[in-house]
Amino acid sequence: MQQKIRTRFAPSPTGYLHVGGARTALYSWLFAKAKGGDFILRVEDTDQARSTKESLDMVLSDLKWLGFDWQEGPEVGGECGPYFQSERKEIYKEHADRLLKDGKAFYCFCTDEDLEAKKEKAKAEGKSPVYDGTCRSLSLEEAEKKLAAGEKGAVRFKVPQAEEFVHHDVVRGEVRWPQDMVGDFVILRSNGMPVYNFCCAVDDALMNITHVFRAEEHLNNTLRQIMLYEAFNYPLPKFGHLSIILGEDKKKLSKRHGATSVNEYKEQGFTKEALINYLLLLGWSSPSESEIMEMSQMLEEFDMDRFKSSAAVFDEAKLKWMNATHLRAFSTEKLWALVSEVLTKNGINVSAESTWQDPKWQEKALELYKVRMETLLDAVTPFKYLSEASFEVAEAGAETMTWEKSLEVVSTWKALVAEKSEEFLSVEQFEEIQKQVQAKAEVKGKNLFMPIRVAVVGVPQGADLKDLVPLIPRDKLLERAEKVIASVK
RNA sequence: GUUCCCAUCGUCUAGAGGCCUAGGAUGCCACCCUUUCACGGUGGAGACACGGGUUCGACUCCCGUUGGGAAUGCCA
Repeated sequence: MQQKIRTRFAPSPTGYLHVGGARTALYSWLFAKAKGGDFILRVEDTDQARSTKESLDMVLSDLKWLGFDWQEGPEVGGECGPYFQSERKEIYKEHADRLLKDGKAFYCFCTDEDLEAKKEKAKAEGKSPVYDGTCRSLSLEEAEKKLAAGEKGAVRFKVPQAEEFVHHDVVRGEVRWPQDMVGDFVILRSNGMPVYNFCCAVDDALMNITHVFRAEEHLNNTLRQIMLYEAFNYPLPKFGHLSIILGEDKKKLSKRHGATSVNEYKEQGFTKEALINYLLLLGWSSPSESEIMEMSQMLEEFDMDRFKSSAAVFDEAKLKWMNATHLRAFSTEKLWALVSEVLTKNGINVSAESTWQDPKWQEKALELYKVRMETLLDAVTPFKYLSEASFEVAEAGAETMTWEKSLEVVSTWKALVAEKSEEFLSVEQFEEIQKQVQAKAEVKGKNLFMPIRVAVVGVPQGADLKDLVPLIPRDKLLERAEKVIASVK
């Protein structure tokens, strides 16, 4: 009987969930789901200064939006709780005491200044700047005496002697470290708070995690954590260290690269299907070389092999393409749900008596979303691209068109619209007007079409004008045309 | 400084010694389609970082160089 697979994602609630974290969560969640295991969520909030409730809520809601449900963790509980590290202090204390008692850890009373000076010296001599073992031989009794006298001491782990440490990584294969790479490291701060490496190892062991997927920057930490597992005699999980995600400039993705959080992409109208699909393939490849993948296929194909060990650049252009491709494959119901959400968020009423609730308009909205979501909003929200618009009129027919001619088209269009009396133009009326403009101004094709388009939507892109014009009140059309004329002058 | 990780088109990647004149996708360019497109079609430019080995044969294995990244915290 094979052991049940348990993976985890352990965010620290110090900000939004960024795409790198989302990818780690995706791999962990997907692996558990694909293998019939459990996905556990643990909150690493030992840094009280930086952890906030707001951040936690953001991270949780992003995870939910992506569809990564956890079987144990915040909100759902579980047998291995608590799932907040801030609530597990007793457990860490008890573990530290055990090491202390077994002589596998010791109290250290060195000051920051001493440590700093020694580090500088070692660096200057070209040695690895590791802890030199000053307090290593201090007995537990002596240490306790100092403590009783009011001295503050941190607890350090006594790094065992070995020639070298070997680790088999799921992503990287065999990794070897020389034994002097790490010195006796702190597991409990002098204020009693445990540090990351200690909590992480203890928690993963106690929560029976079988597979740990995390970012590459933790690779060196793994050595420390493995030593802790061995000191406690806990079975070792498999570790997989995922490559870093980089920005366009090949530097680690950060805020200065623009959008990096899941929430920002969500707000911009990206679907979770596209985001997941894109992230999946940023560091992992499908055995069938598939590109656009549905969740069912991901579940079927995902495994621990096929991870890419080199860093990957996050390419928004490809994400956009994926988004468009997924959108086109959406069912009508799914698209409408998406559109109503966007409309509601932009203050447009989608209640029962609303125009948009009319099946006919629903259909229109879907078409429009398919084409370009921004334009859908343009049709009902303030006209925003005006200054650029006048520029585009000239650009549209740059080679054969003059400003004057474009202006003539718009003026003619406006005059003809003004002749109508209905509140909204019909598709037929629109087509008739268009023909008349063509005849009067003696232009056709793009030279005819672009100026009218700009007069209607303000930008040279968007949904079919036949769909848009009937949505816009006639006086609004006149007003817009007038604005374009004014801006060109 | 020291240690570790990484290296195929601009980008994401396929590639487990001969299947490679290196495949796909995206992006870019051209033409076609279309009275706009985050639509469709056809075609094009575009990569094994460098130098040594090993081998009959290397994108694939080994070593080195260069370049990038990470760690070296009483941050996570």
